Amino acid sequence: MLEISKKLEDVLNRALVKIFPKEDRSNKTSSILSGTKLLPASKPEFGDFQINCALPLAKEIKQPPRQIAQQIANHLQKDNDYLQICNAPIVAGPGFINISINSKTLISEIYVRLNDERLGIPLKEFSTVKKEEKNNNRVIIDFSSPNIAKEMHVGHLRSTIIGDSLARVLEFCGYEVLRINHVGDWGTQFGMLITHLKEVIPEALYTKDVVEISDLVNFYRQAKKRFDEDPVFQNKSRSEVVNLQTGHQDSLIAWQLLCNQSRKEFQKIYDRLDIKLTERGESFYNNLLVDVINDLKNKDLLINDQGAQCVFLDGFVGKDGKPQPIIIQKSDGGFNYATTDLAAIKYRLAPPPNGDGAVRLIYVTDAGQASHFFGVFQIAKLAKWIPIDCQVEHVPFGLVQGDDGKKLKTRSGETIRLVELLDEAIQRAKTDLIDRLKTESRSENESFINKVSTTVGIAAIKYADLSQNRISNYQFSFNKMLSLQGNTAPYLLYALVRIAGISRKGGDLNVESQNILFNEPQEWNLIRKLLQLDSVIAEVEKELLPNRLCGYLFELSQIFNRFYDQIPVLKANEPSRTSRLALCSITAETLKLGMNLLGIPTLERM
RNA sequence: GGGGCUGUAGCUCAGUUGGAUAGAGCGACGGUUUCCUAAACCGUAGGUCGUGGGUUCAAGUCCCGCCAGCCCCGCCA
Repeated sequence: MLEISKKLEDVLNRALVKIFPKEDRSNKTSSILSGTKLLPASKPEFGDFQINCALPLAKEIKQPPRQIAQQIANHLQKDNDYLQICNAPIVAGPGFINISINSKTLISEIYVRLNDERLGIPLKEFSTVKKEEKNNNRVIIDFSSPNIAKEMHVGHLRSTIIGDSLARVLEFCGYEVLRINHVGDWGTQFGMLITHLKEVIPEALYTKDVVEISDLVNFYRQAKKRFDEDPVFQNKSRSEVVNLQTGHQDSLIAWQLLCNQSRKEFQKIYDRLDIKLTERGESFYNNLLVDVINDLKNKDLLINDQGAQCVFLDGFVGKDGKPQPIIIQKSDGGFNYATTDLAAIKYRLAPPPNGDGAVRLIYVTDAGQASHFFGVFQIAKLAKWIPIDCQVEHVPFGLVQGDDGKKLKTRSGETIRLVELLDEAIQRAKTDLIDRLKTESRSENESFINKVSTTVGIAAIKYADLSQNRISNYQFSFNKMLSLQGNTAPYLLYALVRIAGISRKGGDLNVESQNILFNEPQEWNLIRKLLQLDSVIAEVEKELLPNRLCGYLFELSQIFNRFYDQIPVLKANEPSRTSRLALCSITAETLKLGMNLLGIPTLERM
């Protein structure tokens, strides 16, 4: 309904100019009127849109608000564009104007969506002014980012799922999205890993693919244990770090081996989750770090503090009340994560071929890193690496908590592996399904059961995460996410299954009739909800909050279920039968598109 | 000490630039099936929006104070 609301806004502005000529407006009046917009109705019974400006105007121009509202309403009614789209405006309450779209317009909107893959949602338009020098629709989303030689755990869950969904939404809108996996593939921990590898599996360095480090986590633990306990090992590890950084052949081979092994493990998870990422780890920025230091130095931003190269920012104060530095280069000459992040910002925004030339950078990491990113963004701004028309934003999310409200851990207090989480969700979905088949005396083959439980399990995990406002902490519960009632993946999937059922029983969802007609309130409710899709997607694109899309899909499913329950489709007479099939068809397409944007697969039967 | 996030029904959470009687779901209680998958639908009960001020015609929403919980704060990422 974005198009319609745009048209109506023009109509509204024309009316306001006529009633309140610009030259007669006081400052306050003009500020009220310039902020005046057509708002979506706060409740369905108020229609589709509302206009509220009569209330703030009342005091300023000393007229009763209802009188002002009536005046605006009268002007709207005289406007031909308005009359084509809407029913007569209604002045309500203390001075609200309620507007509802007429059925002719609603039906023509339904026709538009019937045979449109994008369901009437236009691609975003990008200015092409500087096309040669910049990819002005290129966005980088930095998400997932596990560490090499460690296993993915719950901590990576939210970043991965939320980042993927945001990427899908922006891609659908027309952005060119670079999905960057900023893996931890560099740094001091590789010293001990390489040293350990050389000692335990030395042949790995000289023969290709001879070794599978099947349990990297254990391998990491062993290395860490030796590092903590054995001073000789410690020294070897430290010099190994230097070897690696100076590019010694066998150190690099060992490093590659570890990275490849990890990559394989990560990929298994990404495949199961159907998530695509381009790996570009910390090591990528290694040879750009010196430039970061030099550039900051040239811009007089660096201060030597106790041997470390630091940037001091306003508002950063330490425990003792003294200004607190952000360390860019350690006193031993080494770099840290602020340095890498700065190099990444610089590279991602710089024009090709020496950069990505992106216009929007999005970092999907936990909220704990908020102040780190705030500081790093500040520095990048001071260094003038962020062009005016570019946006750099941190998209934070809260902790994953268990039922007890504490950070999610296993019973023995260990971090939960992501694989186990997925397996358990699928297993539970399977148990539920088998129980259900029994009570319904249905029989299904093994492959059906596996497919459904896998889809439902993964969908449940993703949806549970996405459906919550990402900023607050999120309470993880298998029971809730797999529940067949409420705002859950299974509930949404079921709505789609019902539509597929109608199709199987002879309902042709490929509606081409030009004779569509609606009479029932349940039909109109469904239509109105269907037409909100475009504004919901626009909102997610702007606010980067996938839970808004989830909320919408849930409401749509509820309204559809009500419709399904109360309004016969297949048994209805024409033209109602075809008209209702059209609604089923668009509902199905809307749910599929929405779920797809969340990264969740759907089912025909379950 | 400084900074950030959170606080809404018994529980888990929505709540879009400030708008009409604060919304869902779960749980509780009651009802609906010769009919497209009842994994659904309908109804009832349930609230001092942490707290105290302020701004406004209008505050869950904006501003200030306070309380509680979680997180971050020099050479880890």
